[in-house]
Amino acid sequence: MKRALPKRRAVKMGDVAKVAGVSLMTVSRAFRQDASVGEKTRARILQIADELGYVLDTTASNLRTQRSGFVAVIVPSINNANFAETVNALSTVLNPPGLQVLLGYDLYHTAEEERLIEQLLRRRPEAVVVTGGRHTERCRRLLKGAGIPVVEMWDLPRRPIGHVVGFSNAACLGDLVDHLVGRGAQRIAFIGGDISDDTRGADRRRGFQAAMRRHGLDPDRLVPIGAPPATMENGATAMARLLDEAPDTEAVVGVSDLAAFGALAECQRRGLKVPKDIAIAGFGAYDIASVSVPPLTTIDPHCAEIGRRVGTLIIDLLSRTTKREQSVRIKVKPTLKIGGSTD
Amino acid sequence: MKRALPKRRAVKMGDVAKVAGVSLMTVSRAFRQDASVGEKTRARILQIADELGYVLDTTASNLRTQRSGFVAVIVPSINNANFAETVNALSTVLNPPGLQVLLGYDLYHTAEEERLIEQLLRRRPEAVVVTGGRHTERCRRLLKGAGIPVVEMWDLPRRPIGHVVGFSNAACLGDLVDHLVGRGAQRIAFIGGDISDDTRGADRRRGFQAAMRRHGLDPDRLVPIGAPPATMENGATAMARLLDEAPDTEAVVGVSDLAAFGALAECQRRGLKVPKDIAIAGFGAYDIASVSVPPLTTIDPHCAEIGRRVGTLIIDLLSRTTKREQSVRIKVKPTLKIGGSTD
DNA sequence: ATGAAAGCGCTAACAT
DNA sequence: ATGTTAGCGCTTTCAT
Repeated sequence: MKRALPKRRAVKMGDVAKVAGVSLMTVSRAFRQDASVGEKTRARILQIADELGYVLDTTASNLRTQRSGFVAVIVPSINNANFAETVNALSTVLNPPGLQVLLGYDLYHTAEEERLIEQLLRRRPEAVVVTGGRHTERCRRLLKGAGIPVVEMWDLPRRPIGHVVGFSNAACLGDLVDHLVGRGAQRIAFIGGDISDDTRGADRRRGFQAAMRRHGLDPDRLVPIGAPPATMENGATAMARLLDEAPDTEAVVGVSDLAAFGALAECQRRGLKVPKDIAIAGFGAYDIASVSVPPLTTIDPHCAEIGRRVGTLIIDLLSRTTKREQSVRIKVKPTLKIGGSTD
Repeated sequence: MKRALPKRRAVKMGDVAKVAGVSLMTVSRAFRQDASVGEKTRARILQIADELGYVLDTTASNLRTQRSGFVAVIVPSINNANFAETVNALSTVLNPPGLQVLLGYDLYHTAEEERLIEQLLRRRPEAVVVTGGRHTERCRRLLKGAGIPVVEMWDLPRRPIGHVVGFSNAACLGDLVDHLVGRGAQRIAFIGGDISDDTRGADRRRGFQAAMRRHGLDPDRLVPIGAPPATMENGATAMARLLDEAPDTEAVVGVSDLAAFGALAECQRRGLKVPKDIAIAGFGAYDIASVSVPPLTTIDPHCAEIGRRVGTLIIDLLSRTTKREQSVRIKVKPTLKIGGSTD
């Protein structure tokens, strides 16, 4: 887009200096809480700056100091309570030391992620956080070449780019299946995770199948729902199909609590009792899981803890003078939360 | 935080130029699709840049051109499907012309909003979008003095700072009350909106009371839930109290669908039939409203449309060479969506 | 179609 | 405690 040059902001640091009767450097120091400026001088300078409507221009200081104050964070979707919680916790850790999250979302497409990464790297973030372990080759190259800390979260990639804070999505499904089988279920279906671009969803489905095989049960009761994100509506539609086509199903696992709740709603609509007629479990410990009637059995991935761990890791990495030799790999342990929907 | 200077990124524009055997300016032009660079030269330059791992440094070009490419957007919470949808639509409009959303959230606190605004203005955004019409005086001053377009959305402030894209939260509640009264309800309660920092929630509550008075009904069946955001759990707790203390209640309106769904869940838990025993309505047209059993009557504020309107407005404002004289005030019309929960 | 020089608004480094 | 000088990596302007 062609855009007209904005009317130049009148006030800059030199103007404040002139009015305050000091040099530009003193103003600069006053703004950065530099100890070498007297308390009274600083107060007067900041006062004058405020009156003049001066706002520090970090676009210039970023260039000079070679520090943007940004941490680029890419999540699959901005409209997902799990990732929102992680990003929120991450911000909470990064903000006090002066780092700001620059958020991007790729709608579950690795090609879009690559585009986004390149765009964000142009802003010279001091670290990059990506969700998941699947990326285009060019994306990997860009990240490796950026010379800044890279953290992959919400997964445990086999071939990590840099650091990792995550858990095994597949293993969590094992816990769910074990729980359901322990409760006596045998004919268990899985809703979602059929699109390969949804790495975590596909991993969960794989984990489901592996666990079913381990128990000697049919691993192929799979109900596809198409492109991510898995919605409540997807879950309801899938459940309707499942009940029509495989009415002998004893338990259902949703790729997320949203799909699971949709399934629960469909059961209600048909007058089926959960868990008496059919048990339902989900993933993510979304609010809906604890409020629904009955509450949903789910896996709590500890979204906030992931965010906090990523944050402290980044702060640690950035405060070192010497680069760490080895990549950090932090495993976060998700928890099985048993609700009335399977009990 | 003290941070070590990052190892300077080796490759810069001059390096690419040297390898390509052209001047730095030619490289600069190649990256900006300047017509004066030959197609073959450009391709070769970009190829070399990619091989060298060069990524354009917009931190420098932003300073030189006095354009950041940022639009600062402040929402109350990052973990809210309504605002997420608005921001998503906004990004979709802003990205193609080369603008990037720089997102901040203030957790429903005007003091935090002020802090955030100042921080974001230091990055020299080309426009600012804030949610709601209530701000600290200093915040108003900062925004007015920034010399860039300011848009307040999701509300119709009486004393707007600049441009507005929104609707009357109070009026929407009137529509809901009219609907419930038309259906025969008289003893209607409102859940939430008791904290003044939650402007929109408080507006909705006010709108509820005004409508009840208009119908000659008791406007004071109000159930507080405390600090925003209103959650499903809040709604369930409030409903429990309401059913204990005012069992003659015929209908309930939640400050949002989340609270309304919590209320619905509490009814289910107690074996009450909705809407036979009690009718329930919400606000926001969240996914849960259409998937729950029964579906919730709600107000659809058209989140995506708000985002799109804000986006096109900003693009229009930024592409003008002469500043608009008058502020724009766009009203978006929310829609009543009638679901089984009141029918 | 390409290049040389100047400078965007700050801050690091080195004075005093 | 404060000031002076140089320069961060680009793009604008002007020249060829």
